[in-house]
Amino acid sequence: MPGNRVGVCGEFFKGWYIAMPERCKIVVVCGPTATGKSDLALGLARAFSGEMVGADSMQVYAGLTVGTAALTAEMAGGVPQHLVGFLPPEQVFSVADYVRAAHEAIKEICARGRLPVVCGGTGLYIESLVKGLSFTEEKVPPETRAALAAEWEQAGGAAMLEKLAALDPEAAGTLHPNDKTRILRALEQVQHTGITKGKRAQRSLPAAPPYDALCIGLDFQERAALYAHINARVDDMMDGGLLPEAQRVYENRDSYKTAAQAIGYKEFFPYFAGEAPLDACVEKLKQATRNYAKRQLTWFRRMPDIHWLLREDAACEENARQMVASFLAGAE
RNA sequence: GCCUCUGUAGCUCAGUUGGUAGAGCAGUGGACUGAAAAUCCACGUGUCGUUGGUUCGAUUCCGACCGGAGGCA
Repeated sequence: MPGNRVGVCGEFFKGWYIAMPERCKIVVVCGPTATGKSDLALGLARAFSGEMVGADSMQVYAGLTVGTAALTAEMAGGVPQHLVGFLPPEQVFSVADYVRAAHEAIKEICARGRLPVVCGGTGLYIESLVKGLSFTEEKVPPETRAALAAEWEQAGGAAMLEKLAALDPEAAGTLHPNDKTRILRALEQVQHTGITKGKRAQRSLPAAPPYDALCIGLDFQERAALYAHINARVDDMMDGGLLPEAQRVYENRDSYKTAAQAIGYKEFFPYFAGEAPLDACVEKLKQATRNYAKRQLTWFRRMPDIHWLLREDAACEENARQMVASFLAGAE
């Protein structure tokens, strides 16, 4: 099997030949929801003796398989799966946590001589992983954030943006006064570390990407087809036991901080609160999922080097397999 | 049968004391570096139900007709 070997190649540096490990090859399957990423990735993992690595901010949580459309161990049928369903829903998780854990998993898979197949729909996670962004251990204390949030309520966005402009004019110039999340984040960062957003971005980006990655994107030719699949999948989820899962999330919404904002649960909150009929919530869920798929598309379209495959194409899976085969065979 | 209300953007509805109209949602495009399935930005011409009349000018006023909702017999 043409998996990864930790072979030895090297380069000449000031006349010295330095041995270094061969870059690890990974396959990435991305794209909007409901395009069949998981199935494709699973097929590739089977064909090339690979292991799955999730790249999904909500599938990391345990016990939320229906709503997040995560592969269960049975569905994976013996193919190892990493970073899926491993976290208690009470825990918060972040890109930084993800990237750290994913690098670890990939390293181990490569060491076993197997192929990591990264699969998921969270653009931020995938891009950060593939680019090899580094995040410091240090965290901003929650009090700082709380204080700034309180200040926002008093002063408003425009004032806070001005405040940011005094400390980090470059970042302030790129932000809109309504963009609360980013203004507050930029503020807490300069306040706490004294490092501006731009400087941070510069430092987090490595000289070269850490992996030799083949990115495969999945989409439908027609937007209408994507939306039709989304609608149908929501109906399938309802048949598959989404409601009880959503009720559990509803009852724990205060402790499931991140998980409670997942699409597929929060849309049912009005139903559980007795404020809306069930079918209205189902419609809302379909709507929210369509909106989300569109956002995912704008993220992935922007990423360079994605090889797009169309779901309508009967040879879609076959093409993917050939791409991976020649990727693994090719001298890097 | 009579009375009242109603017909405006894909949907829900504002509005024009007569000078051809605008919100929310949807849709489309974009952004995104520690909550990202989150968050944020940009984009608004549609025979103003049909048809006559009044008027320099009607989506707006008047009439008739067609559709919808309610009330009284």
